[in-house]
Amino acid sequence: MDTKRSIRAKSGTNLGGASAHNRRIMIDALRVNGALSRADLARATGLTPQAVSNIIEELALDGLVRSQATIRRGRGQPATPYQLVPEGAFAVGLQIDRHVTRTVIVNLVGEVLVQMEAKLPPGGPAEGVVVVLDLIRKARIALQAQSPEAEKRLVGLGVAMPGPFGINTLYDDPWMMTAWQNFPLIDTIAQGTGLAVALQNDAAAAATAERLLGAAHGLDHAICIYFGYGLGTGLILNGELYGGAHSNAGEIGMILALVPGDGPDVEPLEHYASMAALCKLLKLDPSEPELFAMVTDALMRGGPKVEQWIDDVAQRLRRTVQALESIFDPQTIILCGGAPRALIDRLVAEIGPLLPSIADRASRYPEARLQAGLADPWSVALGAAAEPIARTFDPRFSAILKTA
Amino acid sequence: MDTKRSIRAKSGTNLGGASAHNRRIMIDALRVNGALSRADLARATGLTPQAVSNIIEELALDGLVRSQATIRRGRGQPATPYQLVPEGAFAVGLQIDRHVTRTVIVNLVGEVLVQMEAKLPPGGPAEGVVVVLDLIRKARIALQAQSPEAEKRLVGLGVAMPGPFGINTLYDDPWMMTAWQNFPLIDTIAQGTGLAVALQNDAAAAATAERLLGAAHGLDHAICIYFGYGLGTGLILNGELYGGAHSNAGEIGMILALVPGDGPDVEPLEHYASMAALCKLLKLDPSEPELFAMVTDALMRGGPKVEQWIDDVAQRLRRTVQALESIFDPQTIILCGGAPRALIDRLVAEIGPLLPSIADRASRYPEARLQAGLADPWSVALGAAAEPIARTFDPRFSAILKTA
DNA sequence: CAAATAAGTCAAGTGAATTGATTTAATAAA
DNA sequence: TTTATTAAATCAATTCACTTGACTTATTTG
Repeated sequence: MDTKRSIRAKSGTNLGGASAHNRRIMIDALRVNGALSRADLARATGLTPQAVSNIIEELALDGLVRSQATIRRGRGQPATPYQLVPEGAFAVGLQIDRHVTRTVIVNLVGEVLVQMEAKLPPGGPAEGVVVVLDLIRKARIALQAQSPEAEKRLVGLGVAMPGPFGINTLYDDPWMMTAWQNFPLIDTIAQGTGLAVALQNDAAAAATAERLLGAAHGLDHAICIYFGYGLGTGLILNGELYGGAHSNAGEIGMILALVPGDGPDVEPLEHYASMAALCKLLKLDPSEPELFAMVTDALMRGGPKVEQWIDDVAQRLRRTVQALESIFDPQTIILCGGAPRALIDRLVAEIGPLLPSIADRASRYPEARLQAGLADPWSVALGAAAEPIARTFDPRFSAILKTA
Repeated sequence: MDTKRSIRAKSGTNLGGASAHNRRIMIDALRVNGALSRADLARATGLTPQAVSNIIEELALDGLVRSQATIRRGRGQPATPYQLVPEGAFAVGLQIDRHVTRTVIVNLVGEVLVQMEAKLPPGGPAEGVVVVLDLIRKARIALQAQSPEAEKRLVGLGVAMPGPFGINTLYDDPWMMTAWQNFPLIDTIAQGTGLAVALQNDAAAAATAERLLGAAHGLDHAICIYFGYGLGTGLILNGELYGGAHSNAGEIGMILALVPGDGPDVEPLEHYASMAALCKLLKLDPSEPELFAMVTDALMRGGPKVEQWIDDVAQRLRRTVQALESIFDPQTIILCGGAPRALIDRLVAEIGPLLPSIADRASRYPEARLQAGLADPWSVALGAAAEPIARTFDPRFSAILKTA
């Protein structure tokens, strides 16, 4: 018997936990399948029709689902489909990038209602957080104008910024996000906004966006490679975002992945495969507002320098994809990012044909082994906004348990 | 509304699911912490003392826990600690290896009660399964002799064999386990033994063993690198073994991981780092009964050929460890295997000093970044036996849900 | 010896799912 | 046109495991 009271145990659960889970799976089922009748939901979830009826009635009272016109489907009483109410919930997303901050407000189904950005002052977080809070305030006013009831239905605020967190920088980071990482950002924003705040890294946010309304929608095992200023992955395992022991899982940008010809002085993968690397190559300022257009333009023009870079990156990512497939055995891998659509699509094309791996099975799903996902400067902010929605409404093991 | 009835939804739950979960976390807490009083359990799990009392009473009736002598711990009524009853449950493990099959019977706390092996005939599974069933039968008789009541308390049979499953061989496998993989092994053994049977690959089984009674005991995020005839990993994520979309996750042996100097014709990692590779180098027959002793002997003698191999493998695994840390952000990485203790320990020593990674944090746990785990020809069979115990008694998300 | 503290139990209460019968509304068959 | 069949959905009673709040027991402290 442990007399020091340092007992390691998992949390118990009770009726309330079961009920909360069942509400979440209803919302999840409606999100993934579109409108469903209560009978459909009962069959799909294994609950009794009566239980489903009660839960749906409650969700309707809460303004989260609503009925549609009945549908005749052969014999028997016509079914009444239920759908999610887009205005049932809203969430704020905030991206802290190296030189800019972006905010997005989405509704329950992931539609973007507000998006705003502001330049971050060079003075670091002490000055920057004022800009950030002001931006959030403006975004909420804009939301209020569109939907007066929305403010009451804000379920939280998600923050995304470059990781990893809690680590002393391993190699030089020209933008030194360290100051932001050490600043008590979450508490400051929580106090300044009165909302529940959570933090993710860029790649996790991008994966959250892919799951809510992108290529990973409804998938339980997907790896999202985030190609932005840095390189990382968001890991969707068993239908949940996996964070590891310290929420830093997925940092593939730090892997020392060699390709034939590399010497012992090989640098981390993201020094080759990232927007940062491309900007360096093209001598572009990453803080340039027209960066995406300029990169797209450079891709169109081509030229040996760009083509060689694409070749090199494609070769490195081809091996990375094979490694990720071998490690995770996922349903699909999604290349997404804070990068121009043209670049993501080009890379997906150049990475193929893929190397042999365990994903190379005779009976593949509809999903391709590798596909392009969201590619937009706003995708991280969007993912940040998707996080509170997911946290509040998605089925998760931890949501059943008594302790947070 | 989906008229084709192909609705994707997660399973619901009810009181029974909650109850099952609570029983599991009690057993888990006792396994991880040793004996605990009901008050301890209530505090640790978040359940009320009354709920814990009821659950413990029921577990005691089922013969899974028993009380110890009361302990005075300062003021207040003395506590009655409860412990797991080793004879509360038993499970059979079966390893199908290339040239041999091993069976192990363990009890609830992972103690090995029976272990037996037999040579597999060269005729493949059709002949082999007869040997296998006979071996299991003999093991059960031996168990009966030790513990007459045990037979009634067998909770299942775990099978472990080399993966990956459901894939056409990607490169030549000299032992052609394909025949075994295509044979309806699970059904045949289930029918032949009357037990619930499940299948894992070697590495997953080794990780299951590490979790029940090895270095991963009580950890929620650990990566077990299995160094045996092949090379793979067992992924313990969120306290559960992760299998991926098709139970083939962790196959790092198939990664084309380069080290400086490698050319474009690099082979999969396990062609360098595995017992198979070492046997080839030393011109040893892998089916040699005294293989472990011979390998240990070769290590002791040293010599340039062996030293160079160790250097090369250590270099490759050093990079693999850094990659796995970057990808999973685990609490620890465990090198274990179907390999001699001397080899595993030597490799752990040679792999250090580790490369910088996100695991290289100032405030590290008690756990080292890399440590040696079980190294024994029996560890896979042991893990196979641990699987039914884990499946029956460990807390898992899926154990709460209504559908299997 | 009384007060404080902690473990544990008793008995009633609670809430969400289940059970089984019933209602409603459509199509298919007679 | 009528009747049977099928399916959706509801009603009312039941069940079950956890919770609540009061209480008992056993030990240490002052």
